[in-house]
Amino acid sequence: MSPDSSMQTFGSDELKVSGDKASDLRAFTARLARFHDLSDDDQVAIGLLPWHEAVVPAGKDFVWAGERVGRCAVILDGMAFSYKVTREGRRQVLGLHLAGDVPDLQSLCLGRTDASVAAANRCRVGFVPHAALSELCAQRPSLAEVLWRETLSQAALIREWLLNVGRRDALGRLAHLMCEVVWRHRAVGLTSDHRCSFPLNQAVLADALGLSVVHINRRLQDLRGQELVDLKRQRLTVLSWERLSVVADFDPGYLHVDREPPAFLDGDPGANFKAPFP
Amino acid sequence: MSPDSSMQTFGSDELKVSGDKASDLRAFTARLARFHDLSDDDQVAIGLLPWHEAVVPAGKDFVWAGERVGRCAVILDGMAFSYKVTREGRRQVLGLHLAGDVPDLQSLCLGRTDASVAAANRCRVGFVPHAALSELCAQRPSLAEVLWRETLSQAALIREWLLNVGRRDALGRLAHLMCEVVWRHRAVGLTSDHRCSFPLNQAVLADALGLSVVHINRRLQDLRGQELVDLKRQRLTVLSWERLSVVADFDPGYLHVDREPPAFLDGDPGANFKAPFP
DNA sequence: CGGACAATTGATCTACCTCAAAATTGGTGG
DNA sequence: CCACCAATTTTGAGGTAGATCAATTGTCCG
Repeated sequence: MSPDSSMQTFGSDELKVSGDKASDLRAFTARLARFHDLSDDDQVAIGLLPWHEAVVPAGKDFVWAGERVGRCAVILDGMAFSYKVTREGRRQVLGLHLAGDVPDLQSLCLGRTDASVAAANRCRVGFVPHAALSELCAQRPSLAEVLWRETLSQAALIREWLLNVGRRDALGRLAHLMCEVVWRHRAVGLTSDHRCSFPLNQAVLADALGLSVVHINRRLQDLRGQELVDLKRQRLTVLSWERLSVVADFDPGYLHVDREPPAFLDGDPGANFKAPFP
Repeated sequence: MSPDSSMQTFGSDELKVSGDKASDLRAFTARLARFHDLSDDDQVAIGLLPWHEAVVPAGKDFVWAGERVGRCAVILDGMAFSYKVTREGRRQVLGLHLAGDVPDLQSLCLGRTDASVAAANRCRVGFVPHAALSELCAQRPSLAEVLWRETLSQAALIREWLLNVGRRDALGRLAHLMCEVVWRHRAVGLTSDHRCSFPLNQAVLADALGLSVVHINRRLQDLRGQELVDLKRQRLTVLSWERLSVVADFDPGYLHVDREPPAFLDGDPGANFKAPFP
C-alpha cells in the first residue's frame, strides 16, 4: 500500500547493470519458448533488449499500483505475488509469479498496473524499458502475439483463483493453491517431482485465499495431519498428489501448459490430465 | 455446464445472416473507439468482417468452456455473464458483459475459452470467425493492439472482482457490483444517469459474489432499506451514489474508462452522481 | 543473547449457510 | 382478461465455517 522509503532502492545490491553473462533474461525467453511459439530470431532479439537488474528482499514491493514507471519487471529468480488493497486496508493477493514471469506486463499496453507486486522471497528482477519492448513488438508481430498470449494465460489463472475463492471451502482453496504452485514449478522446469519452493508465509496465504491467518494455520495442520503435504522451511512436498488433487478439485487445464493442444480434445475430455506423477 | 440440446440453436430466430443494415457490429466498433485509439480505417475494416447473428434467450449459454468453435461472440444487445463451475457443481460468475463486449476474445488467441458464457437477459449476439478476425489483426497491427488492450481491460475487471469476493463483506460486494454495472453502462453510453438495466436474478448475483441466494436476498433488502438503491423489474436505480460508493468502497479506476473522460468525469469527481432528485 | 517476526493455541463470536416452506412475480394459454 | 404454472423472491429457524482477539511459543539472524 505505502510506496515507502524502499521506493526504488532495495538495498546495497540493487541496480546492477546488465552485462553479466551469467544472469540475463533467459528465464524469460525460456518461459516464452516453452509456452508459446517463439522463433529463434525472437529469442535472440529479446536477448538484446536493454535492461537492468535489481535484487528485491523478501516482502518488498517492486511494482507499485498506479505508478507510471515506463518499464516491465521480469522475475529472474525467486517468487513474487501481485495484490490489491481495499480502502480499509484489506489485502487480496491476485496471483503468484515465478521465474520468467512478467507480473506487470499489462503496463506495457496500459501504461501502469492496477496491482502492486511484492517479492515473496528474495527475488532477482530485471527491468526492461517499455519503449524497447514495444518497439520490438512493432518490429516483430509474432512476439507481440506471444506477449498477448502471455497476458491471456495470466488472466486464465486469475479466473481460476476467483472460482477458488468464491466457491471452494478453506481446505480446498489451500490444497488448490498448492497444486497450482507445484504444477507451475514443474511446467517451467523448476522441479521434476512433487516438491518445490513455497516461500509464502501464512499471512500471504490468507490474503491469497480470502481467509484469516488463524484459519490458514488450522487448515494447514489438517493438510499435514492427513499426510497430504509436508511444508516447512519454505519448501513444499506433496505426499499424495492423488488425494491432494481431489481435495483441491484441481484440474490443471487452466494453466495452459498444454500447448500443441488438440490431442486431448478428441475423445474423452478430462482423460488427459490424469495424475502427472507416476 | 451442460452443452445440452441448445447447442447451436437458440430458437426460431437464430442464425439470421447479416446484411441487415439496421443491426451490425457497430456496438463493437463503438466500444473499441470509445476505449482505445481506433482509426477510421480500422472501424471500416471491422464493419466488413463476416459474421452472423443469433438471439439468445435469457439463461442460455452461447459460449461453452473448452469448445473449439473457431469464432468470437460479440454482444450486440443485452447482458451476459461468463462463469466457471467446480466439479461439485458450484458456479462462480467471473464477469459481466454489455453490448460491444467480446466475452470470449481470449479464444482468438488460445483457440478456446476456459469459461462459459450465458445470457442474463435476451441477447443479440454476433459471431465472427476467428480466421477473419486474426487475418485482420495481421494486416492491421493497430487493431491487434486494440484487442490486446481490450483483453487487458477484462483482466483488470476480474482482478477487482477477486478483491471484491476475497476481501469485502456481503453488503460491500453487492454494492460494489452495482456500482460497476451502473458505471459501465454510463461508460458505453447505455445510460446517462443513475439507472440502468440490471437483468441479474438473485441466483446469478449469489454466484457472482460467492454468497448464497438467501444471503443475497437479505443484503439486498438492506440496500433498499437504507434507501441506497431501488431494484425492481430488472431495473436498477441508484438513489444515493455518494453513500452507495462508500459502502461499496468503489473506485472506478480499474474500469479504464479514463481516456476520453466521459464528460461527467470532469470537475469534482463524484459530482456527477449526486442526488438526481432535488 | 536478544529482538523481531512467524507460527500456534485457546476461547468466543458472528456472518453467512442450509434446509424448508410460503409468498410473489411474470409469462402463457384459454 | 383471467387463471395457472413455473420461476423467483422472501421469510423463518437453526447450524457452522471461519473471524476476531489475545496470548504463547518457536524460529531466524545479526
